Parts: sequence; C-alpha cells; structure tokens
Amino acid sequence: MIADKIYAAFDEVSQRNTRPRKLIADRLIELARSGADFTVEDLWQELREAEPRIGRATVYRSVEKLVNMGLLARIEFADGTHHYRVCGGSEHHHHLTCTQCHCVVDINICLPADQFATIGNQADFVIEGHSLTLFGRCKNCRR
Amino acid sequence: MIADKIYAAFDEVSQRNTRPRKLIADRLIELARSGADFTVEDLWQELREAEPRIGRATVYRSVEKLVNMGLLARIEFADGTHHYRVCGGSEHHHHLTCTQCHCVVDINICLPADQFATIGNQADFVIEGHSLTLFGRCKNCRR
DNA sequence: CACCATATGATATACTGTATCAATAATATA
DNA sequence: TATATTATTGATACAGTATATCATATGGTG
Repeated sequence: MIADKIYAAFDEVSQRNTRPRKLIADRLIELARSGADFTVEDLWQELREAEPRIGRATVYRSVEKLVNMGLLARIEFADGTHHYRVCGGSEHHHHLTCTQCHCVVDINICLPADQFATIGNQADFVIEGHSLTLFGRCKNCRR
Repeated sequence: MIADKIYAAFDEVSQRNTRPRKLIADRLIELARSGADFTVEDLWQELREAEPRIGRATVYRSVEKLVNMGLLARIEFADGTHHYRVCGGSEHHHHLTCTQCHCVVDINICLPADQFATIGNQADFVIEGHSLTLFGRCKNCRR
C-alpha cells in the first residue's frame, strides 16, 4: 500500500509526527490514487486550503525528502518546468509527457541492465541512476 | 562542419547578421571543438570579456533558438541545474553526467525505434522526442 | 545616405527553490 | 499532568535562473 510507504518514509527520515507532515502525506495519498502529477507550488496551494498556516519551506522540504527516498518521481518537461508524481509504489518505469497539456503516462520501457554496465565500464563511471522521458502529444491535444 | 551548421541556424531563424550573434557563434564553435559544456551564464560572462556591452537577454535568446533547432543539447543534472553542449554536429546520442564534478560524456546507447512506436500506439501519443540521461560518478570523483 | 524594422541591451520582473532563525509544538521525562 | 528539550516549523529574506518590456541602436535595403 502506497499510504504505508509514505508514512513509513516520513517515519524514517524524521523523529516527530507533525501535523504538517500528516497533511502532506494524506494529500499525497490522494494524489497517488488519482495518479495526478503536481508541482510543489500546486501542492502548497492545495494544502493551504486545509491549513492556511502551512509554510512553503515545509512543503519543499518534505517533497525533497520523498524524492530522495524514491517515493516521488521528479518529471522534467521539455520546457524546463518540473512536476512530481507519486511513483514509489510501482516498479521501475519511466514517463511519457504531453508537451501541450502536461499530462503524464507511465511507460514500461527501459534499457537492458547490461547496457548500463557496458557504458559504465567504457566511460569509467559508476552509474548511479538514469532518467528517461519521452515527450509527444496526447490524443486530446492533437485535436 | 559544425561551424557552418551554427551559422546556418542563425541565418534560418533571423534576418540580420549582427555582431552579438557572430560573437556567440564563434564562441560556440570553440566550445564545439573542445566538447565543453556550459551554462548560459558561463557563456555570457565569457562573451562579455570580448564585448562588455553584450546583453544577457541576447545570449539567452540565442541559446534558446539553437536548442529549438537541435544544435545545442540541454543537459539536466540530477540537482536541477542545467548545462548546454554543442551536439548538433554529431549523430543521435545521449549523455552521462557526473553528479559531483558535473562533467559530461557522450554515450551511444538508446532504445530501439520500434519500442518508441509501440509505446506511442499503446498510449495514443505522437512521440516527438525523448531524453535519456545517465548519472553517476566519474573516475576522478570517486577518489 | 537615409529609412525602417529587427535585434539589442538595460532594467524590471517573475519564478523556483534555499537559507536563516525565532517561535512552535511533539515527545520524553518526572 | 506539568515541564523540559529540541526537532520541526513558518515567516522572511535571499539567491539563481530565466523572461518581459521597451526605448535605442544598428544591419540591410533602396
């Protein structure tokens, strides 16, 4: 369950179970269900409706932590903006984004693991990760 | 020759052959030779040494145009910063970046074309492009 | 050389994210 | 339950990157 993972992630990176974090976790659980993507600013605005006193920095801090833990994926759009999406529950995948409406679809292609190893050897790098994003136009946006 | 491509690109997107553009083109040709990557701010500072009056906006405008024309590649680092690199002369490739020193290496792996087609059909997207970046630590940065 | 529109450069502004730090509130302890 | 401790918060300031505005400069044309 994604909800448990989110709560567990907060437990792991922090000592105290605070109200702002509960609000953030709960909102992220909703977002995980709907599969929607969001910007940190979006998330902050939504949270303020429930709790006007919640701080921007708090939201940024939490998102950063969850990205580092692999629960949220940062998705770069072709125009440089970036959105987030709850992805920690699913297995390894990448994203296809619409350059027009910014919708996001999960895709299940990736390079075979041995290719990463080969490249790592050739370049004398230790490969730590990768990002693959396809972009195009979705059904609705091509009229 | 990359130099011709850069001049041609400026010709195509503009009507006038101005001094700032000549400076930018010439600097980019040098950068293409050395294979170095750069930020727009880097580029601006370098250009100011030759021509202190050159404007920041001009440099940004030119870089944006060349990115759109595919002559410059925008490289996103894991930490969110981004650099540019003259890549229009080479064939299709991607990048491997060091998370520590921010050096960049070209890599020649990619997904097979039919995979893109399949994904496009499945999701009902017209795929327009993709970005693949590996990140890791280079030889020097792992001690 | 004079005209005119493109392109420029100075500046202001927007946007995104981080740093600082006093105040708050979650936990531990008595 | 009251109190102490300190992680966490929120307000604010700040930094960095990029874009918008617009008067001015300048390349190209006749």
